[in-house]
Amino acid sequence: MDEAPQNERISEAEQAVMEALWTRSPLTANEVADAVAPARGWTLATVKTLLSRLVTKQAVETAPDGKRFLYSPRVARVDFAAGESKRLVDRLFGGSAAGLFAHLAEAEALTDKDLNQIEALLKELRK
Amino acid sequence: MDEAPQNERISEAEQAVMEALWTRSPLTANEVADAVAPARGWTLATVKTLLSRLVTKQAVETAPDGKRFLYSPRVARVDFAAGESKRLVDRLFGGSAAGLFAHLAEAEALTDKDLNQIEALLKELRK
DNA sequence: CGTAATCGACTACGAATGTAAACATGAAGC
DNA sequence: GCTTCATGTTTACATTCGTAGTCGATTACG
Repeated sequence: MDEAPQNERISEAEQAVMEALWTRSPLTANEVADAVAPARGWTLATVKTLLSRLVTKQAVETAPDGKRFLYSPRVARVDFAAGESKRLVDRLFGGSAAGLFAHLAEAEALTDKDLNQIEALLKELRK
Repeated sequence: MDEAPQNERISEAEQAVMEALWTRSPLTANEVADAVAPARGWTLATVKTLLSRLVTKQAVETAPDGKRFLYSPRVARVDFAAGESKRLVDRLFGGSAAGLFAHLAEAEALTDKDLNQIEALLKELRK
């Protein structure tokens, strides 16, 4: 099999495009632009460039639809998030998720709401 | 006051240099190179470049020591980690740390050890 | 049919990054 | 004192990223 998973990094600008496709897909280039260009102050040209780079990186796939293309994500958002999270945990906390958590706690980056949710999740996991 | 905190991003290669300085400082350029160059396959020249970029970015400061410089970090590792973590949480989980935690849980990226430590931390925080 | 609108492909270009060599200058040894 | 070594500064160059314009083909409208 040649299920080439995306080795290529997705940049920040590219992620904005992915978000649009993760929200709804397939989309035409124009629809993607409508979704992301205003917020970022991009022109259609910029979105088109990002889309082709994502296709090259195999993060997005295209399906011909008459004259144009329909774009869909090839990598799931969850997988992307997993990769980025792992990357951070490895890079900063020696691979220990608890290290990250401890850090967030110490930096008081955790709201009460966060704590409650985490507590609930923990209980859930312990079942 | 003009405690210019580093606005500039620290790149991945640069972080390797920072790690050396966070471990021990001040260090000479050579000592930094001894600490990081072998693992990354870098030459002394590369380390020197990274050091000066870090000085420009105000992430590292120098103190003259005779003919040469002694380098020390200007940003604490904790602050760097905080920035990067927040960045990730914002970018991927809409600013919710619990979202990150839930994600790690779901991806089974949490070991039992992680869970125990987190539980202990939670208890601590709840005191 | 011919002209205009559309759309992907190609090209552009400056800033940041990774990696490093060349250079200048001062110190240290012979 | 002159040569050599050490060390910071300057310059270099390929790649990626952010941002966008232009071109060529195809479709749609009049």
